[in-house]
This record gives sequence, C-alpha cells and structure tokens, in this order.
Amino acid sequence: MARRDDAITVEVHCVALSVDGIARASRPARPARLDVLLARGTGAHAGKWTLPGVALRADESLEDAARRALRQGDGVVGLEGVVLEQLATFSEVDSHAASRVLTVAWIALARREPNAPADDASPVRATAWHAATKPPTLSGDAARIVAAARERLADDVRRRATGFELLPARFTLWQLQQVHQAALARAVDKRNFRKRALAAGVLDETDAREEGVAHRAARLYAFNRKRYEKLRARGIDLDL
Amino acid sequence: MARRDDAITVEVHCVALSVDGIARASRPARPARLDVLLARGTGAHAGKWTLPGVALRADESLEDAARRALRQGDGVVGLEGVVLEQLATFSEVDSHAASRVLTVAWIALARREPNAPADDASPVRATAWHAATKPPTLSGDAARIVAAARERLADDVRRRATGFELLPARFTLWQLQQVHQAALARAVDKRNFRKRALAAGVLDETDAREEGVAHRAARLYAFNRKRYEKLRARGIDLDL
DNA sequence: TGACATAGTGTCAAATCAACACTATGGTCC
DNA sequence: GGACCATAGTGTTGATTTGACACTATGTCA
Repeated sequence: MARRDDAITVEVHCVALSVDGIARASRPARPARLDVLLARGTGAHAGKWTLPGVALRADESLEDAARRALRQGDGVVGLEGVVLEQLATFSEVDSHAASRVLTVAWIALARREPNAPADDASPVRATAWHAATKPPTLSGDAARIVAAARERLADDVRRRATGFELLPARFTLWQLQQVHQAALARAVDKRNFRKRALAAGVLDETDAREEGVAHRAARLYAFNRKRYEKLRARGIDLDL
Repeated sequence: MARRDDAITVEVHCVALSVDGIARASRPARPARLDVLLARGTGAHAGKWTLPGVALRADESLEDAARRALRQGDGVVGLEGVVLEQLATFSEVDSHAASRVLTVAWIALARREPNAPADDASPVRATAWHAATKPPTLSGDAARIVAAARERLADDVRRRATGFELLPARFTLWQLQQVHQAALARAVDKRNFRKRALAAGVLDETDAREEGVAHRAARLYAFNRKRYEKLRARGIDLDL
C-alpha cells in the first residue's frame, strides 16, 4: 500500500438538486419539478453541459471540495450553505484514456431561492437549472451520476429527512408534498400524505401562515431536527 | 479542472462480509454471526487489524482494485468470485498528515466456505474473520467503514437481493433467515419470515433437500435472479 | 357579497403485520 | 424396529396500516 500511483486525478462533482415551483405559492398547481444544476463544460467538454466540479486539492476534504465546486467550480455562481451527501465514486476508466480520472460525486440539496434565475429557458449563463428527469446531453459519466442521484433521493426522501433540505425553514404541508412528488416522480394523495407527515412527529406547527396568496393561507410548519435525530438514534426511520 | 493535484494516493479497501454458522447445518441453533474479514496491518499499522486494501493503479477500475485487494492485498488469501458493491469514499484528511490518502471502500459479499478457516480463534494468519458487531481495535477509518457497511447491509438485505450473495446457490429457508437475522442483528419470527420470503416471488423451490443432517432434511431453494431483476426494473423493491 | 382558489378534514374496506404452538418427518441409537 | 430426538414445516386471528375517495372552511379580490 506504500506504492505511489501516478496519473490519477481526483475530481469532485456535485449533483445539486432543487425543486422548482414550490417557493412561488401562487403558481398554478402543475406538479413541482426536480431540477439539477448544470454547468457549461470547459476544455474537452466545451459546449456540452456537465456537472459542476473541481479537482481535489491535497489539503482539502472531499466535502470541502464539493462546496468549492458549488461556489466556484466551472464558473458556477455561488451556491452556499447547502447540505451535502456523498453519492458514489465513479471510475471513468475509458473517459479520456490518457490520464486516469476518479470522480467522487456528491448530492447537494439546495433550497431554490424564490427569485433565483428561473431555469433552462434563461439566457446564456455558465450554470442553469435543468429538469432532472430529462437533462440535456451530458458529458462523460454525468448522465449516469444524475440518474444515481435521483434514485438515491427517491430512496431517501421518505425514510430520511432529506426532503426538508429542499425547503425553506418554514413551509406548508403542500410544499412538502410537492417535494415528495418531485423526488418520487409521482403524485401522492393529499389527505394520506398529511396524515403521515403529521404522524411522523418531526413537524412543529407554527402560528405563522403563508403570505401574499389570493386565497386561504396555509399554515407553516417547521422541521424539528432534534426530534428527528432522536428517532434515528433509536434506529427508527421516518415513514413519509 | 485541468489542474493536476499531487500527493493524493487512492486506496481501495474492502469490507468483506460473510455469515458464519449457516453452512454447517448440524450446528447448534445459536444465532448466525455476521463476520468481517480483517488483515494484519503492515507499515504504519503493523500489529493492528485493518481492512484488506490496495493502492489503486492508474490502469485498473475501482472494482478491479477491490477484487485485487481480496485476492492479494495485505497478504489476504484468495477470496474470489464475490459480489462487490461500492460503499463510500473516505477522506482520512488527518490520518497521516504527510501524504493525502483517499479510501474508496467496497462491500464484498462472501459465501463462507463450509471448510473455511473458522474465525478469530484461528492460529496466526494474515487474515481472519471477526465478528462484525465487535471487531478488534482497527486502524484509521476502518472502524467507521465497517459500521457504515453494517448499516448498508441492514438497509439492503430486506429490500435488495443482497442476502442471497451470502448464501450458497441452493439454501434452506432457515439459512436465509439466519442471514437476515445476522444482518439485522435481531431475531425474526420463523413463520412470518417464510411467508414473506415465499411471497416475494424470487425463490425457486428445488426438489433437492439438505443432506447429512440428523433430522428431517429441509428443502433447498434457489434465488431466481432473473425474476428479481424484472421486479427491480419495474421499480419494485423486495420486502423481506 | 359573491366568485374563486386553495386549505383542511374523516371514513371505510382491504391488505398487511405480528404474535403465537403444534404436527410431520427423517435419523440415530438402543 | 421402536423410542427418541432434532428440526422442518404449517394457519389463524386480532390489530394495524394502507389506500381510495369528496366535501366544507376560509381568505382574497373584484
């Protein structure tokens, strides 16, 4: 194990996921969309879309590198303060045969700002949100990585507290439901979903209500992380 | 991303898991044990136990490296033909501060040979099976990695077909149950387990029966991978 | 004040789950 | 060959959970 291998570059890439259509509560009730942040490729991948990434530096942790990728990798405009979860490491043995590249992929769960640049219809920029279900042609392993991220999210959104990372600190039950629908890529029954969500015991009802809507305002809830951690510590998975 | 980082070594380590006490059907009915294969450390870790690993070569895939680790890493006696599943990549930023090491950890699901060297009570060897629940003191990240592997296995044994990789091609329902019990670290009800296992629709009944036991011989079943893949393709998880 | 848009709520039938103990069968030993 | 022993194999029931389903409540705006 002391053997020192050369010509292996380690890249760290992020699959930044967000849900579009939840912040603007007054939107029509079309299903919310799971989005992935893509950057315009550089160098060998110029012109194509790719996942934001950076080369790992010898003195930073993998997670730090992932954060850097979101902040400044490939011209990404700062995505900060997101929650990261490691996805997997990909080989890319045959990608560019000359130099060996290892890609450590992370999932970043982003709260979409209500006033963020809309989506792929936006003017030419270095990065843009694209529908995760049908992204444009991607370079290298990226398509595979995005698919793996979607699977992981679908697995986790019900059993872990993943969904809350995609929401603002206070949210309506309908917003939470939209996140789930986007992650699972299917509709769920409103009444049953609310029953389950409240029964899970990790939501705090607040006195606040949605504002600026042209109809009855929905109550806002907050995720109680402490209670969630306590359940996890006892080996209990959520069931949403 | 074109930046070439130096001083990053990539190691590939395996958490080889197996279940002891299922092959010898005539054993007493004590619960089967989940075991992990450990190697005696070398170099900086001499004397301690560690996970079998190798340094990644520039021309091999991660999975190939994992296989090599099981075959010949750290003096491991050949473990071959096992199924591998990537676990995660660990940073070890502070492990040995001088040179940066990245550890890509894999889970290897091993069918324990009936006549394999028993376990940690065996004479001094380069590798040995140890109880995964309470392994000896491990070097570096290894303890964390083993814990992560156990969690992953517990998650997967019911919903994926992971358990079958730990069994011979033909097995009794009781053996399958023992694998589950070992992976979940708790006992399950025999009748309910059998109902679920058969209802899952991925077991083929064979005409063969257990041999060489001093009591009524149990029927042998085979895992029908094709049917399992078909279910997975339709997005259906097993439920054992 | 009426129209509108979405919030919020309960029931019932079907399916699933968890708890539980006895009979069947083959081998071994006398 | 008969008794004994060890494990295989098998069903029921009550409790719980799930999934399908439609109407009333409340706020805004014109």
